[in-house]
Amino acid sequence: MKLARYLLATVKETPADAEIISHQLMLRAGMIRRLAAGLYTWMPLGLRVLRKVEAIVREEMDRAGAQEVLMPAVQPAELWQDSGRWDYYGPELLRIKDRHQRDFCFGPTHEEVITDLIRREIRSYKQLPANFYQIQTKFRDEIRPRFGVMRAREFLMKDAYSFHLDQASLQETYDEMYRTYTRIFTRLGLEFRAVRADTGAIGGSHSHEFHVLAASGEDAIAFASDGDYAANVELAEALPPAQPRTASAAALREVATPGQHSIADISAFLSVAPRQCLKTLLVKGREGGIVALVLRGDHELNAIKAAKLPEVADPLAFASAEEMRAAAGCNAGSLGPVGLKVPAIVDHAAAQAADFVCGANRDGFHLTGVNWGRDLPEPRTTDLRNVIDGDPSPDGHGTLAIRRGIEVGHIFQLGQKYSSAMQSGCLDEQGRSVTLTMGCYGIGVSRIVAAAIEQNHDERGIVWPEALAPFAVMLIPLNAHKSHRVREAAERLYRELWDHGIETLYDDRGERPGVMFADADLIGIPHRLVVAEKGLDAGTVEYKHRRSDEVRHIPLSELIPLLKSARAATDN
RNA sequence: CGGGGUAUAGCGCAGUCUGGUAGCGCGCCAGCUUUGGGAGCUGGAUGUCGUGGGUUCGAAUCCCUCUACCCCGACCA
Repeated sequence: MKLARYLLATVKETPADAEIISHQLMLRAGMIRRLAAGLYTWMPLGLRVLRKVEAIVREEMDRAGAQEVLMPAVQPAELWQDSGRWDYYGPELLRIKDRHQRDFCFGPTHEEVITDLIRREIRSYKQLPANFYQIQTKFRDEIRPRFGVMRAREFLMKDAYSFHLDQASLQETYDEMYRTYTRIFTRLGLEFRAVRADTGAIGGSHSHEFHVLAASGEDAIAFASDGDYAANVELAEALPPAQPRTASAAALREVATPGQHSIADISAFLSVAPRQCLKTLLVKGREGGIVALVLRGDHELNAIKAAKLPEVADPLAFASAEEMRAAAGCNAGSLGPVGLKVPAIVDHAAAQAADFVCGANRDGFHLTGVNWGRDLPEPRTTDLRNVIDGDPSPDGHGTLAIRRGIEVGHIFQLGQKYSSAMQSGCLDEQGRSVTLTMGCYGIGVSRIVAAAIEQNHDERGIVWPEALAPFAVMLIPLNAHKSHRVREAAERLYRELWDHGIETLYDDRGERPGVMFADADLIGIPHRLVVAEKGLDAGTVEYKHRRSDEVRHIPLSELIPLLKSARAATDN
C-alpha cells in the first residue's frame, strides 16, 4: 500500500474520553472510530489486524477438526423461549420486532441456533463427535460499554459448539480445545494464562478462562507461587486458617464511636488494625428475610460465593436501610454480630479472630474485646471472601499472588443443558435415543486486538507482535523530492517486497522525516526500512526493528532473506 | 438503573458566572522557504454554539424540555 492515498488517520492528541492505553492508541493510530456507545468502525489499518487474529483462529480451529459455519446474527424469539433464556437473559439481550411484530433478538451467543440446527441434522452416533464454529459479530447490550473495543456492545467473536454421545467424548474435545487455545494465543504472541473459572450452574472443574495478563484487566486472577494453580478470584477458595484461635484476653466493652462508620474510621479511631475489626453485611435472604454475613475488616466479600449459599438470595442483594434498622436496630456503620436477631454466616478468617472490634448494633457505638463462644455463640463458618495476596494456595502448593487479566477465551462443558431443553438427541449403537452432551468454546476476536496493545506498546505507540502487525514493513524514503535515485530505489524495493509476499507500507506522502518516523512508530510496524542517498552509494538501506534502537545498514541483496526469516520465525 | 459531568470548526479546548459582531491550538487548502524524529512564514476555508421551546431590543451565555456522550456506583457497615 502507498500511504499517499491510504486512510492513515493518525492523530497527535490523545482523545479526551479514552481511558486505557489500548483505546487511546487505537484511536490515535486510526484503527477504529466510534459511531455510538460501544459501536466502532474498523478503519483500514485496524481491520487488517482484526483479520490477522481471525486468520490464526480459523487456521487452528480447522487444524483441530472443527467445521466452520456462519449462523444468522438475528435470531427468532421462539428458540430462546425453547431454551428458557428469553425470560432469563435480561436487558443485555437486544430484542427487536420485524414488520409483522414477531419477536427477534440480535444474537449475543448462539447455543440455541446451533442446538436447533444439530437436532435437525444429526441423526446417528456415527456423525459424532462434531465441533462447529463461526467467527461472527455479536451484540450484548452492556450496562456500561467502555475501554473501546475491550468492552464494546457489538464485537467480533469466535464461538464453537461441540456435540457428543457421552461425557468422555466431551472431555476429549474439551482437552483438544484447551490445547488449540494455547496454540492460538501462543501464535498471537501474547502473554497469557489459562485459569479455572466459575461455571455457574454446571459445576465441577470443567471451565477455563484464558486471560491476557495486563494491569488494566477487568478480572483478578489468583496464581500459586509453586505449581500451576491459577483461578479467577471469583472462584478461588480461601482456605480456613491453619492456626487455632488465640485465647481471649480482653474484657468486653462498649465504646462510643461517634461519626465513625467505615472499617478505616474505626481502626484509626480506636488504634486497632483493620484485621482486628469485623464487618457485618446484611443481605437479602433466599426465602425473604435478612441474613448477616461477617468478614474480617481487611477482607472483601465475594458476591458469587455468598450467592451460592442456600440462605442467601441469588443474585446477591444488600438489605435496605429500613431492613437494617428492623433487623439490627441501627444503621450501617454500627452493625455487629453480637445479639443480632437474624442468622449470621461467618467467614473462616473472621471466626478465627479473638478480642475483636465490631459494631454494637446501636448507632454511634462499637464493642471491643469481643470473643466467639464467650460473648456470642460459636459461629457457623464458611468461605465468603476474596482471596488476597499471600493467602495459602487451595491446592496446598505455596501462596497466592493476585494479578489482573483480560478474558480473551473461555471454554466450558455445557453438558445437556441446551440439548435436553431443546430435545436434541440421536440414536446410539444399540438404537437407543440419547440426549447429546455439549461443550462450547469462545474467543473474543476484537478484544484480542486491544489486549495485544495493552501488552505491546511504548511511549511512542504500538509495538505489534509480528503475527498481528497490519503490515510487516514500513518503507520510508528520505529526500525523495530531491533525489531520483531515492525515489526509484524505493519504488523498486516496494514492488520487490510485495513480489515476495512481504506486506509493505510505502510512505510516499512527501512528509518530513520526523512525521514519517513518528507515524511508523505510532502504528507499530515491526520492520522499518529507510532509503536515503548516503546508503545508496554503498548499496545499502537502513533497517531498524520497532523493538530495538539499533540501526543496521543492510546490502540490498540481503534484505529479502532477512525479512523472510523474521516472518518465518513466527509462523506456526 | 442511581449519582456526577460534558455537548462551541475535522480533533483538543476557551468564551457562559456578569447577555451585545464566535475565538485559540492542532489539522485542512494555497504559496514560498525547509527536509534524519510530529518545521517556519504569509494568506485562506470551515460553525444550524447538541435539539425544541421560553425570557429579552438582542441568547453560545439566563430559564424549561428533550437527546447524545463520558465518568463514578453493585467491595458499605
